[in-house]
Amino acid sequence: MEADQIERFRDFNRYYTRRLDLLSENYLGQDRPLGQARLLFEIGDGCDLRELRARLGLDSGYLSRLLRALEEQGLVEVEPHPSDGRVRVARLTTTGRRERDDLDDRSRERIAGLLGGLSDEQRAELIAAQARVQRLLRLAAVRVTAVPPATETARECLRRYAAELNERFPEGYDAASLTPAAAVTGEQLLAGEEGRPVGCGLWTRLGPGVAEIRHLWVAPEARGLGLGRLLLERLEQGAARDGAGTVRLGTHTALTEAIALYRRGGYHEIADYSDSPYNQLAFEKRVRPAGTA
Amino acid sequence: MEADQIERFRDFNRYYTRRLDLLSENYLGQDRPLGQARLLFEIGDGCDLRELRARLGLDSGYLSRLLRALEEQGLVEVEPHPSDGRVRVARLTTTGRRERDDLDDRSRERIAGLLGGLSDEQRAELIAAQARVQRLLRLAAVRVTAVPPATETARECLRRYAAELNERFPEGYDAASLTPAAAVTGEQLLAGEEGRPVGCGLWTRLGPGVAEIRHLWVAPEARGLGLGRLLLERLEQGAARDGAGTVRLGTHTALTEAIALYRRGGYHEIADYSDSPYNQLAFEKRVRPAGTA
DNA sequence: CCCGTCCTCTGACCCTGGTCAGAGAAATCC
DNA sequence: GGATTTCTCTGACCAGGGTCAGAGGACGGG
Repeated sequence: MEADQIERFRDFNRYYTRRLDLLSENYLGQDRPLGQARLLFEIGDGCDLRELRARLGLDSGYLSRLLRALEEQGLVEVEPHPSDGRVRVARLTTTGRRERDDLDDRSRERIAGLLGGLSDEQRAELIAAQARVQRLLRLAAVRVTAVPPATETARECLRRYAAELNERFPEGYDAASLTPAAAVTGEQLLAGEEGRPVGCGLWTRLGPGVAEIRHLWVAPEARGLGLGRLLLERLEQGAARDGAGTVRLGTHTALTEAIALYRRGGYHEIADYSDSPYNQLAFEKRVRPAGTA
Repeated sequence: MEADQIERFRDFNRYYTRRLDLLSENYLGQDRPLGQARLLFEIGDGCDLRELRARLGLDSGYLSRLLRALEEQGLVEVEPHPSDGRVRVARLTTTGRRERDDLDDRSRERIAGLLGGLSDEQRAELIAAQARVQRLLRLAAVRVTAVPPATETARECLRRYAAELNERFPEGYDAASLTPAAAVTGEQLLAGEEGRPVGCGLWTRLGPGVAEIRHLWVAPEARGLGLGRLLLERLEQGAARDGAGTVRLGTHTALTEAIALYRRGGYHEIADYSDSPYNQLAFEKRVRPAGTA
């Protein structure tokens, strides 16, 4: 990586945080400490403390004190949970809701003021550029790891994958068609973003020098990041390291984005090679043998 | 402005600050409090306290205590100013410099790790998108205001403008050719970014229904933001409000970016209309009369 | 030379964010 | 029914960031 890129990245961070500081100081710090304000937003329409603690990463003692402060201001009520008396539930009062909406409005106004000097065109350009930054940073945060095929999170990804296919295929999808963990003779990859699983894929040996990629899936919340391409490349590399010179895969005509991904990735259509009823299309790609740069 | 844009802007801010928090916690908070670390960076190669205070926006008592803490750790030395005994100067010791460089390296490494998952291409795309965001935000932060032509900052901009022309014109530029404050029969605009002047421009009445734009200048540190276009538009609007249907301007062949700006802005070349020796090219544009949307 | 100003330092405070240990109520396990 | 676990609350603490008022040395103008 070029040192210049790192420097420019830091420069952007410095500038951006400085500008945002000005923003948040003024909209949140108006009168209320930051912790209380965050809590006000996070409570929403009632939420048990357990969950609040987890979402905001707060110590139980600290949360308790924050809540009491908000209670004294008449913004929040804390009641016992209807079915579990240990748990307590925080709920905004009417004034609490108004206060939160006020904060919200002020924040919006600040931003409108900030972007007000730009033309519509420039604003759209700004938002688009931010989206690109965010997408790339999210992609950079994704960790792709090989896991034992029986791993629970891996199986869960496959279940979500099967459920989605079942919705998208006119004929439905039978989860029994999923490759059983024991049948994965190659590698199962799992993609995680900040600890949450957001995609998977696997390859198995199909014959001498030939591997098959199956069950390539990206969670809806992680689409558009380029994760499909990343997983596909990693799978190909894994198969090639294992000695495969050719990678095959089958797919369904309903999966248009997947088909586009394969074509972009250098796959070409071949005659059907499998007996899966869901493989309406088959693709193949030559991958460079292991050891070649 | 669309509410959707504001929401997306906020969403980006939330995501970005969350990611950066993780970054800075780990690279600065390793052992040293944030205030000390910032100070370590800001001192650089010696700096009087007055300036440090101004740059970091610190209370004098607070700064003093931070410095003492760094002194106790052997990272900083504070000496009286050679020529003014009231002022004191902070300077990093050898270990202080090493410490700062260490922090710096760790920060770089963190970023390299963060961006390591991306391809060269993607990294370049990220940096480019960040640059676009930064440019647009800087542009949004610029305030263009009409000022009395004799305003000191306005005259200073013109002096910098003249100095630059003097460098760029093969024949030099005589600052006496600047339009005197008294001769500005129209409006003088000043562009400021976070309080610092970064550009200027003015228009005067040239005849019935005709105005002339002069001395359009953008400071080097603010180029590439689109500020030239912004100033030009504001000047045209001002002239149009005053009743001008035609705007003229003259320029020098050495000012290639300016010429490109004029052409993009809808100006077309006309025969020379002025007797300024520096106006080697003349342009004209019809502007919509005042009151028309 | 004196007085007001500039600059720094010190001590006294304050609040926010955050941690820790233990008490006590409710639920669950055995 | 008793022991254990789960969850919340309370009190005691702590550090960092930040403000304020005043002391005192150094300068500069008259």
